Amino acid sequence: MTSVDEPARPNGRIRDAARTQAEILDVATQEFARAGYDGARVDEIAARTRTTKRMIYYYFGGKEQLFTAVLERAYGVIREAEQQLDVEHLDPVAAIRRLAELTFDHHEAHPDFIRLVSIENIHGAEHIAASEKLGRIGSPALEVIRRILQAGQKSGLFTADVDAVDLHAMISSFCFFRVANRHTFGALFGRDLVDPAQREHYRTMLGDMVIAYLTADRAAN
Amino acid sequence: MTSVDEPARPNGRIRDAARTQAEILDVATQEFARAGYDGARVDEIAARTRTTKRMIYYYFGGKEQLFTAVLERAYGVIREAEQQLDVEHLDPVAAIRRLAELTFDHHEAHPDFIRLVSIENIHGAEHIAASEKLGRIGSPALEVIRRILQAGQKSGLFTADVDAVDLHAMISSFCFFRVANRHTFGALFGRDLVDPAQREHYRTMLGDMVIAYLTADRAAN
DNA sequence: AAGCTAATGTACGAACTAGTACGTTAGTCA
DNA sequence: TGACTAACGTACTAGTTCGTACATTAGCTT
Repeated sequence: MTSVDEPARPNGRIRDAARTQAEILDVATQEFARAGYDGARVDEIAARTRTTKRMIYYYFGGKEQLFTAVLERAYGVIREAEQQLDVEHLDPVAAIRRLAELTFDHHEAHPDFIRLVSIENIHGAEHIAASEKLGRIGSPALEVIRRILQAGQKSGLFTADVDAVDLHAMISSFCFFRVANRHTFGALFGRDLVDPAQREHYRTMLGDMVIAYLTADRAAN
Repeated sequence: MTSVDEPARPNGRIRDAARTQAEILDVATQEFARAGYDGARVDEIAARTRTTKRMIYYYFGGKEQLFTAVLERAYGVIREAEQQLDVEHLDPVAAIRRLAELTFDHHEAHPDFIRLVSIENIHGAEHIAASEKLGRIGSPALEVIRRILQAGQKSGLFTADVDAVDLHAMISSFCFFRVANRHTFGALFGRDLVDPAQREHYRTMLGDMVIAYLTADRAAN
C-alpha cells in the first residue's frame, strides 16, 4: 500500500531538486502531449507530481517555459538515439534502409514526441525559436545521411540527386504521418496505421520506397 | 468608409441564416487553425463575425459542435476536389503522377485544413467519431487510385504489391509533412519546405518517389 | 395588417486557470 | 550547533472564458 520506491519518511519533505524537476518534466510531457499546449493544465501537472504547482514556477518560470523545457528534453532524446547510429560499415543501400528502419522505430516508440512536434507546429515553432538549446542544431542523422548519400552517388548506385535534408524529410514524412495522423486516418479509412500486425508491412514499405527512389532508373520515365 | 458588400441598412439587423452560419464557419476555421481547439476563443470568433456569440450557440450548440462543423466542411471541400479528378484517360504512370501532384497542390493550397487535421489528431479524432457526416466515408480519390493500380499491376508496369489505401497514405505523408511540420523543420534545419522557389523541386520529388516505388525492379534488392 | 416565429442582440454569471504572496523546513557549512 | 539558504507547501487572487437568461425584431404567412 505504501510507496516502495522511496525510503519511508513519515510526513517529512524530501528535498531533491533534480528528481523534482525530472518528475515535473515527465508528467508535463504526458500532459502536453495528451491535450495540446492550451489544453494542458498546470494544476493537473502539479497534481500528478509528488510536488506542487509552486515548484513548477520555481524551477521553470511558467507554462511557456515548461513547454519549452519539455521540447528540449524530447529533442535531446532523439539526438542521443541518432548518435548511436552505426550504419556506415554497411553498403549504401543497406545503410539507408537501416537508417529508415531506425527512424521508423523511433517514431513508433515515441508517440508523445510526435504529438509534441505537432503541437509545436500549431504554434509556429515559437518555443523552439525562444530556446537557446534548440536553435538550429540540426541532427546527427543528417551527417550520417550525407556520407551515405555521397558514397552511393559516387559509386553510381544512387541515381537520385537529392541532398541529405530532403531525404531526411522524405523518410520522416512517412514515419511521422503514420503515428501523428493515426486517429483521423483510422476514423476515415478504417485502417489502423499503427496496428502491430502491420508493423513489418509498413516498415518494409518505407525502406522499399526510399531505396526505389534513390536507385531508380531515371531514363525510364 | 461604410460597408460596400451589403445593402446599407442603417441600424437594422440583417436576417440571413445561411450567410450567418457560413460566416461563423469561415471565421471559426481560421481561429481553430490558428490556435488549436483549446487555444481558440469563442469570443474571438464572434468578434470577427458580423454577428454575436449568441448565434454560435444558437446554430451550432457549442464549441465542440462548432469544431465538428468546421471539420465537416473542410473535409467536404477535399471530397469535392477529389471528385473533379480526371486522370483515368492517362496511362497508369502518368495518372499516378498527376494524382500525386493534385494531392500536393491541394495540401499546399489549404494549410488551414492541414492544421485542423493535426489538431483533430491531438484529440484522438473524437469529433470525427462524433460526426454522422464524417463516419467512414472514405474518399473519392481512393476509388481512382484503386483503378489505376489495377491497370498498372495488370499490365506489369507496377511491380509493387500495394493497395490503394497504403498508396494514398504514402502520397499524403509527404504532402502533409511538408505543410504541417514546416515550422519545426525550418527552425531545426534552416530549410523552408514551403518555399515557393522549391515548390517544383518537391512536387517532382514526390512524383519520382511514388513512381519509383511502384515500378521498381524488386529483384534488384 | 396582424401575428407568429426564426433570427438576433445584450448583459451577465459560474467556473476555471495561470500565476503569486507568504510562510515553512531540510540539509549544509562555518 | 547555529544559522543560512535552497527547496518546498498553502492559500489565495485577478482575469479569463464558455455558456445562458432575457429581451427584441425582421419578415413571412394568411
